[in-house]
Amino acid sequence: MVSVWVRRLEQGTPLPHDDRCRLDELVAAPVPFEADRDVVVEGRVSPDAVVVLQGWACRYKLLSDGRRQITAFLLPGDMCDLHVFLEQPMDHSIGTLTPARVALVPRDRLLGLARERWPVMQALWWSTLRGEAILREWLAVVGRRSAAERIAHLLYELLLRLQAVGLTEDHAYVLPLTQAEIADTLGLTPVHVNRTLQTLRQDGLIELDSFGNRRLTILDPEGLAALADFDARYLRSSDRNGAKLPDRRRTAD
Amino acid sequence: MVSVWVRRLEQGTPLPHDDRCRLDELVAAPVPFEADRDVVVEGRVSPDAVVVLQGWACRYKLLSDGRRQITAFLLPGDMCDLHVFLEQPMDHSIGTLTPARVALVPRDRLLGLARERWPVMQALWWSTLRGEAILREWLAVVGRRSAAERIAHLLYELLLRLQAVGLTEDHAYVLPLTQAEIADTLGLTPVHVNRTLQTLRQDGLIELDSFGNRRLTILDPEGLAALADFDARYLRSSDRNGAKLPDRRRTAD
DNA sequence: CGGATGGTTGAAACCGTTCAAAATCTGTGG
DNA sequence: CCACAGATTTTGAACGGTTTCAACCATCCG
Repeated sequence: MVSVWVRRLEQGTPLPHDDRCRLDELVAAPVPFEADRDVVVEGRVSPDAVVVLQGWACRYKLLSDGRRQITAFLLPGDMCDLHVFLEQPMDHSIGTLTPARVALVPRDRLLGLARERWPVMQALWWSTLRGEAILREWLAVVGRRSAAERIAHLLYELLLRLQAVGLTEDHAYVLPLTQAEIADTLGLTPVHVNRTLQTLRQDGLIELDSFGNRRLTILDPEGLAALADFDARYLRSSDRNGAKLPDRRRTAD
Repeated sequence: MVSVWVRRLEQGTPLPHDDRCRLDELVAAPVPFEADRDVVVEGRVSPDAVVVLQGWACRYKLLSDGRRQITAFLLPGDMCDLHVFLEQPMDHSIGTLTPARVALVPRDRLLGLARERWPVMQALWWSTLRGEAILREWLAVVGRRSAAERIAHLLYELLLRLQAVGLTEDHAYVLPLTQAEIADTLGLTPVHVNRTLQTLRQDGLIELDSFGNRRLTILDPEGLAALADFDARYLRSSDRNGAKLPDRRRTAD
């Protein structure tokens, strides 16, 4: 019984059986959170690393006047960056977006294991650097793309990332975000997100019932990726299948 | 004679004398680059970690239609993220902005040292996580701030970072960036950067001769930081001297 | 000089915002 | 089963920050 977390870590480097087990122990007792709760708050020194096992969470920053920027989504299997290593006040908060199960791994245990076991250390580097690559891509998304391109890019990235943890069916997945949250992710207003989603629908790229089951279906993956100018390189999900682009279907693990 | 790089690394954790020396050896033979040259190109697997010892460099990403986003400035003492650990194609390029002296540290030597010497590993984590914090802040800058706020934020961040490596005089420093480069950093157009810089000048916040010596003087640091809604926490330059800032929101350390 | 690069200026167009209100769904309790 | 509160989505119209396009200026340098 290997946790999503370990499975995700292994997309970087395969881990010895032994290390897998030890990592699994660290997340054996996840804590349930309701939706819209803070897991870690900006300005505090967090004693634990955060691993999301179920549900969605995010990192976000607030400006003093209330404007908000979401800087990352934490999907099942994702961990907060190893920020805890620093024992310094967090520069951002982490909060749930849906009900979630979250493991809080004490810094010392994680650090100790990493220090002792090189493959674990490698896995943590992989995870961190991958997170950084996503951040860079988001910066290029927000800084240099139009509203439609931004949304297309986000939806496509989420498709690939959710595929990697088995949370998609074909080209459909559950998108629990509100339009306001999408806006805070992409540097737009909720109103404009709404209008832009409508044009994506009209253009036959996606299907999305906002109310109800919140199911998003990507009708035209190539079209969406093209609109987004999507280059999957930054997600580098794995060494093995050397993922390049719209690699539908072919997620052999 | 300790290199800027090591001095920068020690802003996170102090290093044993021995490790300092070994790190210094790694950057003993920097390579000179002209301005506007690529050091590492997107898509390639880089065999070396990049350390900038003199001059400015940046990381940037290109969209297929030529739009560009600069995702980081590499100032003297800064190193490229440990991206090289992955032995995967780079998701971005690194290029010089000015003539520069750059050390290329073979992956294996850096990795080996880090693996052997825990303080070195800690320093690399610190460096990487700090880079990530800056990236998050930039995302919040580009995603949620107006043009004037963005520019103010950038200029103030550069002030603090250059201060940390002794490249300022009072509140003045040399800003070698063109307005087009600032635009590519902040998700704006060169034209608008120009107009916005003018209002900052008119408002008595800065002094900047664009032609000539390229010297930027920040006339009203508090005003500039306030406009930018600047919170220096993310730079966490050091444990020791703690945040030195017009720290409006006084946080208990 | 003359050409190149980068900075400045102006006018028009546009994308995205703002403000405000209505519509749609969810959940709760009577 | 209906009523009602609350949250989210949708719609409309006016506004404005930023872009676009185009020209012109300033400085550097061979």
